[in-house]
Amino acid sequence: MTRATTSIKTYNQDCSDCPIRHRAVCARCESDELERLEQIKYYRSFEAGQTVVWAGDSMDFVASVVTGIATLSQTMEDGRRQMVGLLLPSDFIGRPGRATSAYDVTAATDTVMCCFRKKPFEDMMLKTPHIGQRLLEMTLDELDAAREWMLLLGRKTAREKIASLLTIIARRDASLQLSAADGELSFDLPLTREAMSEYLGLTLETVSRQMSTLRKEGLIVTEGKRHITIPDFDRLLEETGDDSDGGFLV
Amino acid sequence: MTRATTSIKTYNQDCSDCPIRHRAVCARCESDELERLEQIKYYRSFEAGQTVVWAGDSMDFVASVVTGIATLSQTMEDGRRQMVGLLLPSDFIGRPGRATSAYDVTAATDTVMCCFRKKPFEDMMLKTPHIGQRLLEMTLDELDAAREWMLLLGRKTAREKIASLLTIIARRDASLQLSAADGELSFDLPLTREAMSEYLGLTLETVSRQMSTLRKEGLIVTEGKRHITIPDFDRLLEETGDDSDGGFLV
DNA sequence: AGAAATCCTTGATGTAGATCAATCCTGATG
DNA sequence: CATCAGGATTGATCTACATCAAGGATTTCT
Repeated sequence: MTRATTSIKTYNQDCSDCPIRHRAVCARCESDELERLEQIKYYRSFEAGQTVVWAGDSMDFVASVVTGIATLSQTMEDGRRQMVGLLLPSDFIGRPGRATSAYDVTAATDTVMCCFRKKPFEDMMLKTPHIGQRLLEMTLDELDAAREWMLLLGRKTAREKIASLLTIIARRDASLQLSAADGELSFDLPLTREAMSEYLGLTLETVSRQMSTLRKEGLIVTEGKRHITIPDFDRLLEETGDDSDGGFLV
Repeated sequence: MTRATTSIKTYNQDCSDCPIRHRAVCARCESDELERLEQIKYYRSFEAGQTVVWAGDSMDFVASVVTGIATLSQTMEDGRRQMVGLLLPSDFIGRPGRATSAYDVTAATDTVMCCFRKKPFEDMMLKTPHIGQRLLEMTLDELDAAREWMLLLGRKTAREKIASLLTIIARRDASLQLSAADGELSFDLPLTREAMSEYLGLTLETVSRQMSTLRKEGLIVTEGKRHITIPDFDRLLEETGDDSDGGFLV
């Protein structure tokens, strides 16, 4: 399938000499509208676990993640929670034209965001079609990711869910650091067991048990609670239930 | 929450004197680029159950549903299927800039689509920012819907899932026909039990059983297998697990 | 009208994952 | 160094939903 490949290309893109330093808003790193953007941006930092906005709260900015990881979640009245977005560096937050947040936004790790006040940002969008196009592209990517996620939530077993999540994180992480593969892959899990369970629609106990099983079977190796190495990525991929072609770093 | 309201506004919009006859592409029904669109469009019809494209097949057009209902689904190698999109009249199909379909597209009922060959359509998009903006708006709506759907798949019980699906269809249907409420609501279910199960991440047996339970409890009334009336919409809403405010037809 | 598809319902039984409940790390704090 | 707190693990048990299996109701074809 092409989707896996797509998300990799997306995160691979290096934007280091763009003044905003990430591709969320600037598609090509060349136009000089960027300077105008530069003028209306500001940074905010959040600690791991901190809430950025609650669902329903007013939100007068849009933002993009610079470093760290943020999540979007929905909560039911009785407290059941489902994560609906996992935002990595360069991902975009907020919907132009909407005044309040539809989701709880939480910093999963220490996080820095690059914010733009909504009004000036929307003005810019009108003037520079570039940005709207970029946003459309990113939104379509997110929609594809959401649909893959729906398959996971609706049809995969607990084991497949865990394997899928690990490969998703490993892939994104690998492409960010460009520290790709020689079969083996290693990274820090940015999510607690609880956050994983909210991503996967499971309980944290089930997550823990399945992680243990994968460890016992040698599909993953753990150092401490958070550092994971995947000795054989393809073998783990087989456990995800996804089409095998997958195309890692193609 | 605002989302429910959003989707209603979306489907309420009457576009009857627009040459394309639906809001998927024309935002305002006023510009004369519409005439150009008019020139590159063509219609296709599908019978209930017919497949429009398979995942992975090349797809040289984008389209929008004129009448009927289409679905997007993903299939795993072993045959497990999850619906990931439910397309009603005026909804858009296909991703500009992608040559193949990422999903199985199926006609759930007899369906007519208004198609545009991809290349000319993309050319038009470049020339008329209008269309890109409209598409961004629609994609953001779809993303919100997908996220609501993720909550359903990940955290709701079978009963809540069924109640949610019924209210979703009732709402969209009501807003299309503008045949709103006096407490009671009535419509034809456009989905088989199997399609419902694919939407909800359940088996068709569980869907059937839960429908029976809701019927016995008087929350729904059925005539034949497909026609449903909801005597008290608010009472059904309470079974969805969603926030109660909801705002039906606000 | 009879046969044959479809689609739907209902029952009996099995099981993956939830729930309830201890216990264990590991790094922080006084 | 002892204590403590926030994760994480592991066990015992329960249950919602899946699975397997057998009819029933409608529509379509011959």
